[in-house]
Amino acid sequence: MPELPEVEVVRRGLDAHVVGRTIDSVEVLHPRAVRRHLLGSVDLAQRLERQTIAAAERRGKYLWLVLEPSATALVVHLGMSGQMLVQDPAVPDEKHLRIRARLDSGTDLRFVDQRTFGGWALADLVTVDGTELPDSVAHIARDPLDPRFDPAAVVKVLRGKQTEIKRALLDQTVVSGVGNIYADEALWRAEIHGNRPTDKLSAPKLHRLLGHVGDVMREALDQGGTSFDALYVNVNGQSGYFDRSLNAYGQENLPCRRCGAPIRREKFMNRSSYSCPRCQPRPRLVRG
DNA sequence: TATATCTCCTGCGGGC
DNA sequence: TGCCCGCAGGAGATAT
Repeated sequence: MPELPEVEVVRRGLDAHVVGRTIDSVEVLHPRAVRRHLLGSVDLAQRLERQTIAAAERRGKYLWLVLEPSATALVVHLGMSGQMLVQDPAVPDEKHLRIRARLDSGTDLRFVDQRTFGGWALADLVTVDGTELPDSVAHIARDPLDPRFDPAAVVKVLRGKQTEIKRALLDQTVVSGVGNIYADEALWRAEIHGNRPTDKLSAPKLHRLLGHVGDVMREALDQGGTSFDALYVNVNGQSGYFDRSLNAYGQENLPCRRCGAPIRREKFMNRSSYSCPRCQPRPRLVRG
């Protein structure tokens, strides 16, 4: 499941393999993969042709290719299962190939997505808070790996919210790049239960939590991201290894590496949360 | 306005 | 063997 580290691995791959290349042609094989491009697949394909990829950028889980000469951006979201693959055209189509772009290098840039939660869309570039980014990404907060990430500002936002801390961590307008896996890992490191109300957590505690969020992402990035199955791969089709280092996520009934208590799994926001019952006690009063 | 819940989607595994 | 159901979860839409 691609979260920030996985998306950054993909961005680096694109930076190395497709920046500087020109798009010769585009074939959209599944309309849902371009549903965020409101003018449709024909428009997307036509506007991508003869555009040169000038840069590969990222904020949170969104990545985009800056296009010249149109000065627009091809925004890519991997969703749950999206892959950006640089392939030899002779390689048979993947089962879930959704979009194919033929580059002037003679290679394919393929978007493969089993669950079709991801997709491509074109967007205009705007400047927000001194950073140029696609207008469709303008509402996304800076992520912990952004050099201009401001933990104090995020702590202030968190303390002003009336919600639970895990819910807030997953809110991409507060802090971006965090998904279910790294939220659970950071909360485990900070010894905080995800149902704790944000406004009841002290500023130092929130600062430590944000530090753990950044740490866990950097460590995952060093190891090429997290992968539980074949759904996440980098542009060369290789998986990450960070899943071997997870302390909470997916560790149900395994002993906590800190205290030995069996890790519990709970339903939260229609998905699963993993935590240590001893290190991360539930709050006495849970909203709702 | 802020927060919570629903929905989209596909493949896999478990139960019957 | 085959069918049904639950699960995985990011983010926009919708409800409260």
